[in-house]
Amino acid sequence: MDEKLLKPYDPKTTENRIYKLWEESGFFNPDNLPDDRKETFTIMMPPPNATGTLHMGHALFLTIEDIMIRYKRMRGFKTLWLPGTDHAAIATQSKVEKEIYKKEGKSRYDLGREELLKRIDEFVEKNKNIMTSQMRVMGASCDWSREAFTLDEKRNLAVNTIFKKMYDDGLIYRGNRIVNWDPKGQTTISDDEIVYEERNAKLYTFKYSKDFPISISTSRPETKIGDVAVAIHPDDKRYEQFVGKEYDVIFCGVPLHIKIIADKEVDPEFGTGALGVTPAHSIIDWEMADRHSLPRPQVINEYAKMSIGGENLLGKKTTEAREIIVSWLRSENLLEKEEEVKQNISTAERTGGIIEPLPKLQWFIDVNKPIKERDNKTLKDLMREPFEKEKIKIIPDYFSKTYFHWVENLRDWCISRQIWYGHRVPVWYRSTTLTAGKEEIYVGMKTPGNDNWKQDEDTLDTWFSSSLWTFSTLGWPEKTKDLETFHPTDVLETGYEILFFWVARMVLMSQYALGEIPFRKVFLHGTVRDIKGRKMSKSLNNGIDPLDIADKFGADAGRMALVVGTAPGTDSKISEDKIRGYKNFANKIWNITRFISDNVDENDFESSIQNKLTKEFYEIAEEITADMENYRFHLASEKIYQYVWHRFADEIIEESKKIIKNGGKKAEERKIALALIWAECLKILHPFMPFVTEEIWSMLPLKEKSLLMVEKWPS
RNA sequence: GCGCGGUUAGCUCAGUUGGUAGAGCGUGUCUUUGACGUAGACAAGGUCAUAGGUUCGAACCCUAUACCGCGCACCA
Repeated sequence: MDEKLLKPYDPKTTENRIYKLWEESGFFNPDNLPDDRKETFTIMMPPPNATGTLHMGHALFLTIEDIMIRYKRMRGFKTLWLPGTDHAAIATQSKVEKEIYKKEGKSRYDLGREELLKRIDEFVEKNKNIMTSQMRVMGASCDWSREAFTLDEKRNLAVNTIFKKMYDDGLIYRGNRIVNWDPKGQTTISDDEIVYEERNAKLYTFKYSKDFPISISTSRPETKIGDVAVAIHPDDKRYEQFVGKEYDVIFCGVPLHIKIIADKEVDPEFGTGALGVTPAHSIIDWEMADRHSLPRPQVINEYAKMSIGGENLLGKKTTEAREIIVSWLRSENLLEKEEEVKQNISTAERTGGIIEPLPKLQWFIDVNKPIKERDNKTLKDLMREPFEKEKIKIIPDYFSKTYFHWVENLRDWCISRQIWYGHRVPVWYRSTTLTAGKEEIYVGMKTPGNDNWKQDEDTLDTWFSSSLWTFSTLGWPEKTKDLETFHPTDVLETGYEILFFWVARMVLMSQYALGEIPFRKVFLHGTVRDIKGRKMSKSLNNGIDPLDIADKFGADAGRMALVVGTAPGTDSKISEDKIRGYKNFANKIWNITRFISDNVDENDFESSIQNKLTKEFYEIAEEITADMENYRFHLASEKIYQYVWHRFADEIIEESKKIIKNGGKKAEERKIALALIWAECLKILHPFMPFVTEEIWSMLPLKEKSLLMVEKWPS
């Protein structure tokens, strides 16, 4: 017997050593796996943001994905789990900017583009190293030789290649359109990066001037100096007579020319049933301006300050301007009603800034344009189809409905960002005397030359590069062997909160660029919450660090605590008590081994197959295998736990003590059965608790054995 | 407003196609048995949110209601 077994199991002295053993074996890399493996199983790791260290959410996805990979590896698949990190453009830049401002009092403009990028690179490099070592601590059996970063050279080539292709196909266009502007982060953001916060607001009802015939309601009076029309519903009898008429008014010192229009977007039930149209500062109004050929004066600038008006307004913050206008309305006796309403305010997910809709010249992806190369389907079609035809299945499947709903409501995707960190828009401009004042545009992989060409200042939405992840990681646009072998990937395992951000866009890009789906299954996990059900966050200081858990209880215990009883798509609560329970389980496994570890000849295992206990075990093993195949890891883990502790240890071993004590043939038979079942249990336990099982495996007195991680799954 | 989840033991949650309700933690009593006290044995504890329906049979299927959570839209 190994002397280590005489003491309680100590994950601290074991886990690091075991991980090194695995890494040195080379088996993380599918090219090095034993036997001739044909069927592949591939997972692209959702790259964690390079903004910090890993938290329990990361620990959860690492655990689930590692379970899938280890299981398939033991089933003889050529398994690839490709790790990486995400440059997370806005999140990373704003974090570094904050740090620099705090320490040195300098803004990004003080530092300049080059210096800021240098600082961010250093920050990211540091975090990447921390994060990859954390992944190792969790036992992640991913292929480090293929590690990728969303902003490295290869991924940049993929980004530029697809940008050019989409531009040439007319799917990427530059347009002056209303966008979500974040005055705090000084950048645009996409619709999906908005979070709504409910707040109390006031709804004001008033007339522009005394002789104006219609009253309107708004919660943002300051935008009204940008009004060009009043819209009513076409069927609204109350205002019918005014449609088509035009009025000139002086509104708080600003001359306005107001046309009365009829538009079906207007809700006759809301407020007065008449809506002041402000094309430059409201998405709906912008679209109305399209339909009715209205001008679009901008009255608010990028700093959320008034850009028009007299001395009283010019340069004032929107909130100040609001009060000024309201008091003007009061003094002019134009204000008719003031009521408290609940309102959803759009804020930027990353910076918390209040979104100001503004017209800006930006790059967009057209989701409604027919693509010749793809049978005239639109990008929207390409996103929807694989789910409709069930080429891609979502687990749990009820998320499909949410997905369809989202695709239906999808608008063109604004992909340019006014920040410096990220893939720079691969477009160059120049205007020379030759071009007669008109700007010349070049879209390509690199600058067309030094003569007056200037690259677009903007960078791309971080999700643009992440959306290529399943194939950019495999070397696309080059036709690599990896791409041929491993794409489409098998499972995308991620959190439900990025179903749209990421999952949908990967489908879009893969369908468009390769004409094939990026993955066959989408496995969605929930959010890991604290014991009170709150999200873990820095401000609440209720986070649990996976490294602390690994240190205190062992990574195996942490993994089990995360996976047992956590059904796909549902949130879970984690507590130290739960984790402690699985630390005890690891010790249990250890002690069982101490009892079993008599020398047994594995050639006798064959004789034990018909044994009642062995048969019972294989029935349970079969159930567990079915759970594994159907992504019910929360059940599989619980079943093996139940069996090992409460059936095998509590009952079978107890009963075996007497039998073995009595000696004879029965004792020998029992010993063989126990050894066989135990070896098989370790295999089933391995994907869940890889460290302790591998350690025990190395001590088992079996003659023909490799690492447990490449042993054959019992079936 | 539209949609999606949830409501099961004191707490946290499982329950795969409808067939006598499960686990962990906690609680109580007992056991220094030779794998393990990080343990073992035994036990208490549930009209499965409510009301109807389908069925021989419902935690599970259908309808409605209530409450909790979430997504989308509106947000003039």
